[in-house]
This record gives sequence, C-alpha cells and structure tokens, in this order.
Amino acid sequence: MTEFKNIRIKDIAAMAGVSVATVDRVLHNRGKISEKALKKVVEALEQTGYKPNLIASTLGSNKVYKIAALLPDPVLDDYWNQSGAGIFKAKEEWSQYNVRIESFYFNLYEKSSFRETAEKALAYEPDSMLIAPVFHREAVEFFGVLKSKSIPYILFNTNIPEAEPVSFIGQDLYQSGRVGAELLATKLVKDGNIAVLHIYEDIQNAVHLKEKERGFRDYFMENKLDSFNIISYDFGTYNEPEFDREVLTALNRDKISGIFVSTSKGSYLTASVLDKNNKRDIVLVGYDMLKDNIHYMYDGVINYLINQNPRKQAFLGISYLVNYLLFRKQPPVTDLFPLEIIMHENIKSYLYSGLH
Amino acid sequence: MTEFKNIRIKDIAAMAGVSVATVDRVLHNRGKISEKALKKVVEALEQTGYKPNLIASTLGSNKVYKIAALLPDPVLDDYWNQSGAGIFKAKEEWSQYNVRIESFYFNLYEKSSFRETAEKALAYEPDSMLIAPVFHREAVEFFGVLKSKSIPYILFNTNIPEAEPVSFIGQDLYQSGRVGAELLATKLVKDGNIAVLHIYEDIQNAVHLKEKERGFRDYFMENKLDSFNIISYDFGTYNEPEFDREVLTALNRDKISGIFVSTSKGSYLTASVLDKNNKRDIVLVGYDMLKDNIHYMYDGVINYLINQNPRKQAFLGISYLVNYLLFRKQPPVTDLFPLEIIMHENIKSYLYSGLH
DNA sequence: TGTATATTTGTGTGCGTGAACATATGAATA
DNA sequence: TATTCATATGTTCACGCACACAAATATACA
Repeated sequence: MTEFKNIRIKDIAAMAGVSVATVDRVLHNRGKISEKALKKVVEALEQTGYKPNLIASTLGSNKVYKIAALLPDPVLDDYWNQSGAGIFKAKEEWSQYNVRIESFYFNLYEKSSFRETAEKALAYEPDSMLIAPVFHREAVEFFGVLKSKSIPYILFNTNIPEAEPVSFIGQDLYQSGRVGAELLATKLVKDGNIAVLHIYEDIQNAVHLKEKERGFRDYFMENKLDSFNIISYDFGTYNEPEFDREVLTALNRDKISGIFVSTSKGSYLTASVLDKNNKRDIVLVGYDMLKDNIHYMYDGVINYLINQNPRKQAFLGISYLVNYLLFRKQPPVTDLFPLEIIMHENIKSYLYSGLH
Repeated sequence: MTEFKNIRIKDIAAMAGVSVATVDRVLHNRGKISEKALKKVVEALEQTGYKPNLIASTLGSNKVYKIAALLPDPVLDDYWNQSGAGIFKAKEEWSQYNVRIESFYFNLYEKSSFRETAEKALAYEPDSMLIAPVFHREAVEFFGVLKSKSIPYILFNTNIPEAEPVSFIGQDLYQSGRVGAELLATKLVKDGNIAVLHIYEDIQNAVHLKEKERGFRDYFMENKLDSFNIISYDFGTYNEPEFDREVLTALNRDKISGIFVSTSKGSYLTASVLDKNNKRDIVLVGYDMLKDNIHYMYDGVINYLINQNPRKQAFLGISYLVNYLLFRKQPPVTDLFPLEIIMHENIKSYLYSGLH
C-alpha cells in the first residue's frame, strides 16, 4: 500500500525544467509555447499521469458560473411543478459552490412565451443552460443562437434530434409504451377492447406520444394478443364536461376494458372519469406520480403508473451542468432513465425515498 | 437580482471585531473562547447566515480521509459482486478527492472470516467504515469496538437494530414482500397453491427473509385472496441435485402455480429447476438483476424481479461517507430504496441507465 | 552593433480555510 | 509589585491552482 503523494503542477514544472506558468499554458493551451518546452512538459505530464486537483482548480479560478434553466411554468402544471422542484433541490445542493442557478419559466401553452423567456434567459448571460424544449421549431431556432454564442446546454424531458446538447436526459418513449402494454396485458382479465388515450394541450407533444403508442401496439402485435383491438383517441384540447362525456361515450361504445394514457395529466383526468362513473373494473395505466395520480392509485382507480421522474431529470440536469462547468466532468451523451413501474404496494417506497 | 458576494470567515471576523482564528474556533468548537467573543461571533454568523466554502475548506485541511468497506467477497456471490461494483464505481467517482477507499472482503459462509477481516480493516486505521453486517452477533460485537474508537460507520443491505450507524441504506423488507405478493397475485391466472422459497446459505439471513414472507402473507390476507394456500419452504444449505429434486417434488405434490423466492441467488436456482422441467407456466417472482436472473427473465422463466440495487446501495454508502467526512454533510438516518419492479419490457432500461 | 519589437518564460499574489505557532491578557502566587 | 502560568486571541503560512503582470530571450531591422 504505497502512499502516493499527488503530483502537482509544481512537480511537473520541476521535471520539465520550466516554470509552473509554462505548464499551466500547456494544460489550458493558452499563450505561445516553444516546441522544446511543450515537448518536455507533455512528456512529464504523460510520465506522471498528472491529474489536476479539481478542488484547488475551482478555488483558484474564482469564477462564478451562471446556469439558466428554461422550462414550463411549474404553477400551471403539476408535472412541471415536479421538474421545478428538482431544480430547486439542485439549487440547495450546490448552494455552497460557485454557481448561480436561475430559473426562467415560459407558458406551456404559448409558443411566443417560449421565445420571450428564452431571450430573458440569454440576457442573464449564462455560462450554460438546462432546457426543456417542448416547442420544437422554437427550440431548434434557439439552439442556433446558443451555438453561435457557444453556450453549452443540456436537454431534458424532450429530445430533439437536430440539437447538439452536451447531454440529453429523459426516457425511451417507445420502450415506455411497451412497458405500458406489458402491464396492461398482465392485468387484463376480461375481454374487450383497449384504448390508447392521448390527452395534451400542447400539440407539439403529439409526435412523442405517438412514439409511446407505437411501442404499445408493437408489444401487443409481437405477443400475438390479437384478440384485443387497440383504438386510439386524441384529445388535443381539454375542456372538462365535454371531455368527460366524450370519453364515457367512447368507453361504452367501444367496450373498453383497459386504457393506456400517454400523458401524466391525462392519467388523472381519465381516472376521474372512471371514478365518477363507477368504472373501476377498467384497467388503467398512466404516467407519473403527480399528486392526483397518487390519490387515484391509492383509491385503486389507476392500476399502474410509469414514472418519468421529472424531478430527478431536472435535478440531474443541473448537477451534470455544475460538474461540467466546475469540474470539467463530461456527462453521458444520453441518460435514459429506467422505466419505473409504480403500483399500489411500492408507491410509498418511491414517495419516501429521497432523490434517487 | 442582487449579486451576493459570499461571506467569508474574514468578514465574520471583521463584523465581530475578532480575528479569523477566533471565528474558526467557534465554527469547529475547538480551543477556549471568552463568552463575549463567542456571543459576538455567533451573532455575526447568524446574521449573515454564513456558509463555509467547502472547496476552500477541503483544500485547506489537506487531510486524506481513509474509508474501509467491509463486505462479503464479490467473487463468491454475484449479489455481492454487484455491491463490489458499486464500491469500485464510487472509488472512481471520488478518486480526485482526498479520500482513500479500501475494500475488505470476508467469506460469506464463515463467521470467523468476518472477525478476521474486520480486524484487518481496523488495522488500516480508517476514519470511517461502510459495512454489510451479515453476521449479526459478530457485527454487534464489532460495532462496540468501533464505538470505543469513535469510528463512525454506515450500514447497508442488512439493518441491525442494536447498531448506531450514521446511516442505514437498504430496503423495507416487509413492504418488499408485499410488492412480491401484488406482482404474483396479478400474474396468477390458474388456481393452485403458492410457494414461498427461502434459499440461503447463511443462516443469519433467515430472520430477514421471514420479514419478507410476513409482508407477502399479509398482502394475501388483507386482499382476501384466501383461495390461495401459501406454503413456505426452507433450503438452508444448497446442494444441487438434492435441491432440484426436493423443489420439484414439492411443486408437484403441493400443486404450486406461483413462487415467491426471497433471495437473489435462490431466484435463478429456482428458475433453473422450472426451466429444466418445463414448468414455465408457474409464475416466478424473485430478487435482483443478477446475471443469471436476467437471463431467465429474458427467457420468460422469471416473471418479475424486485431490485434491491446492491450496486447503488454500496455506491451511495461510500458517497455518503465521503460527504460526511469531507464536507460534513449529514446523510439521512435511514435511506430506504424504492422497491423497483423489473419485468421483461423494462429490464433493459435498468441495465443501460447508469447508476441511478 | 544597437535598438525596437515579437515571442516565450517566469514571478507573485489571491482564492477561503485549516492549523501551527506566536503573542497578549488577566488571574494567581510569591 | 514582580513573576508565573493558564487562558484567550492573533499572525502567518500552506493547500494547489489560475492568472495578471513582469522579465527574459529571440528576431527583425537600421
């Protein structure tokens, strides 16, 4: 058990017969350096396998990094409220370090709001950003601006192929649909048809929801569960009495015995309809541990929830950025979260365990 | 958006009209301090809400903390292999910081080995320890020693009421049994009896396994699933041909249609029997994503796994200790992991996502 | 060869805290 | 009142790195 004394810049300098500043220049390739010096320093670096002391490094450059988080207003939607909570938690976590984290909220239902808020975020002059790019076109446009200003960013929740983020944090939507299918298929006992419900107010999301549906349908197809007929319904704009009526009519008309809802908000809206109309024998699979969803799960109306863990997505997003900026740690290019299955007996274990 | 300049010890000292050393003494309550000075410093501290700069703090105290991990030999058992992997990962994660992490492995099947290895770990003179206390009596004895030497420790995997650890990391066993029950109950279609299999080689664990069984039985009782008869079987010492024969006899004799296995190793051992004897229609619920278990899940022999996440338990244990020692962050007293449900369609999402 | 200028290298200080060491203060004792 | 000693407080440097600034060396040109 040899006691290694850590190699410092000073040691490298001595080995290469130069000053610490020269080593520093090599390390951060700034300033000009003679071939000869460069070679000697690089040699020493390689021989020793020098690793900078990140602690000292951060302390030395007394820079305060600014991170801007751009996401939908938490007040308007419980899903985004959870994301907001994740960012808040991250703020606490990193409060002792040289980072300032500022949140910028846009209106989930207004594209123009995204543009404006993105502007505000830029005015903050962040060193890096965490973004939930729910509006596709506007987001892509914004990424262009970020690129021109060479501001690195991490995306979460929604992936956008055209983007070039440092990292994407989210879930595999297709596979998520398959999980929903497996859950539903297991729980279904009586015959009948299956409903896939897309309930969303931001049309932008439609394409992502279809991805879930594709996974869902594929599972049934591959497993030769063709006795079930899968019917999908789109509710682009939500309006309570009308929504309730339409859903109810559809359920009765099409003899639905199982429902897969592709959104978190849609989950409790649908549950509410089942609850009010005493249709608890219909199996319901939805998304996320929102307050209302938890309630309906305790009540037995919702059978399964697939947890997208918005809180953790946001938390990890910030954490990745801090590590990236302060400690030059490269986050994974894509971090696809596990597809967590929540049901009656394990929901509490998820509620009470911290931010895992 | 006010730009806060961080308050430093120096500032506090100025406010209180004393030197930085005095403030330092108050902060770390070492050395003697006059009432008057103490009061003034405390006041300044509270007024400003002073938070130490952890970066500078770590750099300043150039101490290298030593952490010893005491756990079963990863080579002997795939479950503990995963714990070992978690510690390895933690080692990487913290390699740049002033901590040395050393692992000490004991033989899972020999109490005496625990004692000896614990001695060796002590000889390493750790500042803190992470322990998997699988041998109850020996562990309790060892905790006494640690207490007398005032070495703080964190327990994982197995909880021991008599211990006074900084933190315990593990799962709620009772609730875990209930989850197993819910899974099994959902998947069961045909009638028949249910088997609870305890397969273990370290008798010490028996009491913990019974806790899972209690949860399992309670679920069935509370949900009035009394058409199912639950029979439990104990296999204290494993011996292949004999085990296979006995299990098979029991399954046939008692008309078993569903099995709940309380251990991770037992899961694939049981799966192997089902597989060899073409009994795939029996529903099998087991524990943990061991290599063999994963294989049997892909194959459809194992229907559900409850993930205890040994890798993450160990990883988090080390991380908590590092934060505790270096940054004086208090970990939660108990960190009960969520009861993760693994099945065919979401297992990959767990395998491919990092250390969540 | 001397001077101006570009290029390369070196020195020193600050970051905020920890801790060894030095000093001041006041009480007890001779 | 002088001396001793415990107690309370202050000074200073180290930690390892970043970076501004100063210095040295090389090159160009008259």
